[in-house]
Amino acid sequence: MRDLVTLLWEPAEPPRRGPRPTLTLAAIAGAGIAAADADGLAATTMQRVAESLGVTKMALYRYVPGKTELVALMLDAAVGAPPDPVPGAGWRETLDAWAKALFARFCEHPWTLEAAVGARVLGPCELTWLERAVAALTGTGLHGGEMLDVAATLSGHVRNLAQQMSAASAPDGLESELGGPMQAVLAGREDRFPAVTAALASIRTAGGQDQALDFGLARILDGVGMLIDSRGR
Amino acid sequence: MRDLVTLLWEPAEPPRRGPRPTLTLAAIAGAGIAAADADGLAATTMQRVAESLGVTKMALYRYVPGKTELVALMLDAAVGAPPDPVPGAGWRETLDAWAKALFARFCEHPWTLEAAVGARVLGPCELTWLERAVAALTGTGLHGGEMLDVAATLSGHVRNLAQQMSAASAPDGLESELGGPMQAVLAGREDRFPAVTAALASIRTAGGQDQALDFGLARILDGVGMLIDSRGR
DNA sequence: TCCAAACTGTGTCCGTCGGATACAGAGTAT
DNA sequence: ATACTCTGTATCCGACGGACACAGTTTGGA
Repeated sequence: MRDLVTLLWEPAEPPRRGPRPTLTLAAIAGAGIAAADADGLAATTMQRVAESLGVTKMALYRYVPGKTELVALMLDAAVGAPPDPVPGAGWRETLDAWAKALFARFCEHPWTLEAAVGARVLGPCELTWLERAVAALTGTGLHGGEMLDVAATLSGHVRNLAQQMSAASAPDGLESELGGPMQAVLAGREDRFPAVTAALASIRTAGGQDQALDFGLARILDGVGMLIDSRGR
Repeated sequence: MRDLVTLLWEPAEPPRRGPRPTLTLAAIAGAGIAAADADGLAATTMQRVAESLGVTKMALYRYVPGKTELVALMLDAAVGAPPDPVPGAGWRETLDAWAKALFARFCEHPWTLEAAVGARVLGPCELTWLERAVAALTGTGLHGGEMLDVAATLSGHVRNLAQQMSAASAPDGLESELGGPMQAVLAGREDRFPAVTAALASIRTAGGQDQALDFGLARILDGVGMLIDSRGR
């Protein structure tokens, strides 16, 4: 059976003998993505993906070694290629748009947040996203490790915000996470958590949709800008 | 069966009649934590937790409605209470120490990174961590939503870094994530990913242990400092 | 032209996990 | 003493991931 890195990076060549394969890796990944978009990653079983393709469950194992590899394929196909960067833009606008586009991708496929955890083999699409971020920082005076760290910090922030937003029943921002059952918990315990209580009380006025995304993004990019300025001087 | 919020927040009162319970919520959570620390969250099954307590699997369901609630209890017990803040420290040192302490907790129990995803009911310990962060920012001129956003950004950064570090086989930093199989992938594809290739090439010189944590932390706190300064003026 | 090799899809089986349900024993209030 | 309540247990079930052997299909070589 082909390895995961081979599955992700080497195009499948048709077999020289035997019957024509009725499926494609792209078709299988697409069916999995459809199932995960509809009912989440937990409901995306081999059985269900196979059924949606009109095939038995075990037929999938001719193409994919196991479920983890299938999810990896789904992940890279779901994130897709990053949008083309605006040619004349500076590093800050480019990274800002990059982060917001990544956020949009995660919101389109919320299950990718469960799948893209830990150190994994990056697929072509994921690596292209990373390439774009590093390319945006090339020439700013940062060295290699710092550029990769900036990209990791940004993508981490985007992922965390998308996670909080997708899991929230009401599509509010961060504040809704603390709403609902948290209100009942906090009631009567204001003395133990005075700062949180005060922060929540002062939030009632204006609730932002994905305000937390822009906020953290602005802070991180401000900090990166400070570092770049200090290097330039 | 008691609700999750009740399990987390209301102390269990002994039953008025019937035999003495042989187990405790704390003992069950501790057994689960031990199992998860040893072999990960996937290997932490009801059967195994029950066996380590000398009890049948179904006995656990007298204390916990299901596995998700058990994991929630384990999570809050594993993160534990935050360390006491240094009294005279400013907001920046306090948040820096807060983030590093949180990082250490996550590294002690790597499975918490899998468990603490999405909008969930915060337990007493988790809420105390949030309280400390918001308290550190009280009086800086930021309003409630901004303080919560800063805490979310910081905890998200810490979590992402801990995730990358715990999943890496070699305990290197970010660079090791792109090492190993990524090197083989990048070989021969330098034209498609020139920026990443260049960044990786310039990283060979000095590899930092958890350099990425400090780097992102410094950027975020720099950005927060800029905002606070602009409010002060 | 024929046959063996290679490859695909299928049916069947297994171990494990989370969980429901019914039941027997233990301890207390009346 | 008795009825009630609560605990731990035994048994069962459905779903899931995956192993394995088998039948059918296509092609390369003799």
